[in-house]
Amino acid sequence: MNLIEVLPFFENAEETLLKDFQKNHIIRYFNKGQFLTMEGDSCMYFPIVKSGIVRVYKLGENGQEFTLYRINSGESCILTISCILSNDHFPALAFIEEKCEVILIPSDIFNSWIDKYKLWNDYVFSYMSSILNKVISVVESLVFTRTDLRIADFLFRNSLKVGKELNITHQSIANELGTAREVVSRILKNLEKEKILELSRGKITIIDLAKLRTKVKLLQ
Amino acid sequence: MNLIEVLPFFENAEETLLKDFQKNHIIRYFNKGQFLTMEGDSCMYFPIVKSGIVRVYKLGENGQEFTLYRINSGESCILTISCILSNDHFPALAFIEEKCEVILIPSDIFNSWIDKYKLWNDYVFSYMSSILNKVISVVESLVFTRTDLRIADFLFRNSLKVGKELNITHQSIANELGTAREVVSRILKNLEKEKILELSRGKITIIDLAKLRTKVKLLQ
DNA sequence: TTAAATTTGTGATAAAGTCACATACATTTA
DNA sequence: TAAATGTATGTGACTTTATCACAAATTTAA
Repeated sequence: MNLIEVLPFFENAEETLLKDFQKNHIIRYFNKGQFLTMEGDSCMYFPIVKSGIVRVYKLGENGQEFTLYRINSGESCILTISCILSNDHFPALAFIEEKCEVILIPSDIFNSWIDKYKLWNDYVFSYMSSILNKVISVVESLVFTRTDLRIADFLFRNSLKVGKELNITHQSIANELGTAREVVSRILKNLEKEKILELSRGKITIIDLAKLRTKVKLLQ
Repeated sequence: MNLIEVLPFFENAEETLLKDFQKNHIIRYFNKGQFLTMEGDSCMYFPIVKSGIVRVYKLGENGQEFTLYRINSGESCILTISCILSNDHFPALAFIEEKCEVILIPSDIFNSWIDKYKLWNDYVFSYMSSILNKVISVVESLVFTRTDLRIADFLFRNSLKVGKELNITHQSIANELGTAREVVSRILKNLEKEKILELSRGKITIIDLAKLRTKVKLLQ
């Protein structure tokens, strides 16, 4: 397996780390709809996503959700680290959004590498701080930004990734942003009246990206 | 200075770390109202609060605030670490709430200790993950919990610390929780009508702690 | 081709946020 | 001591967001 493609920092890895890695990792496959980790799990393995996408989110009592962050290929689940280090339980849900190939490293091995390999230590630290920053910016947007602008921002970002046709339901946008489906529906209807979008079942088509961007601009 | 009192983990520190520490740290004093770090600062020093309290918060465009976490004695500022490691700017404000004695360690020295001393590495990791958990629970409460219950929870926690008389303004509660002063004023008025509190200028007196607790219980 | 499930629409109402002032209290200044 | 200033709180009016209840539309499965 081409490790360096997935984890570029391994390029500079010393021989012993590479050998250690080859000896100790396991590969597991997960299908869309499965959970990598459930709330309350104790973390036996440290996961690195080789391919696919995992969504890490919180679930409220009444079924509301919101996304903390996503794990893309080459990235790992920082909450798992925090679990392993503090011997605590996983405080969220890690849901497979696109089928994944996941590298698993037993938590005691993971721990020993932190001590043994500077490169590994750096990798873990840098992910940890980048996730902390992501979560802080999630809070920021929650507190300071009106929902219609957050939705505009969400649509804009997604259109950069997948184009002007977004196959997504109102409910999943609500789950993403930690709001209610009805709120999303109403705001989208307004954007449709403004001729920025067209709505159909399970699909949002952006017809005036420039106008959408002006709303997003308000955020920066 | 009695290091171990402030930083208990230093008890098991090897001699070289202790010497390194004695040689490289600086002590600075800050008065209430000063800022330890401002948004956008680059972090030249890693701070450990020896005494006093620092509030780390985000400031929105229209002057709204909310608290990310506090640094108490023996604790350090995790966002600074994330700054140092990623060579980035500080993404919040660190405000001295109670006059502080702060241990400062130059960021390059801090970095070298992470490599050299396992104990130091562990300390930094464990704080980092505990702050991540705190911030996540802040988000959780923001998204899932009604404001009146969050205020009840805030009052209850504070009464455990300082007793039934809280010397605090409505504005500072709003800043704490990321809401508006008027909202806090109205909710407090309701709690007063329910005979849970008595309000006066700059002071909230809790007169029915049991009843307050029943509101808080709804959170757990 | 019904039946069932999913997705969206919408009115009513409650909670929270925003704006604009009024009022109350405390501290400083004349 | 009285007036002026600054800080803290109260409140109405209005907007935005959240919640509840249910209808309608569309897709999938039986």
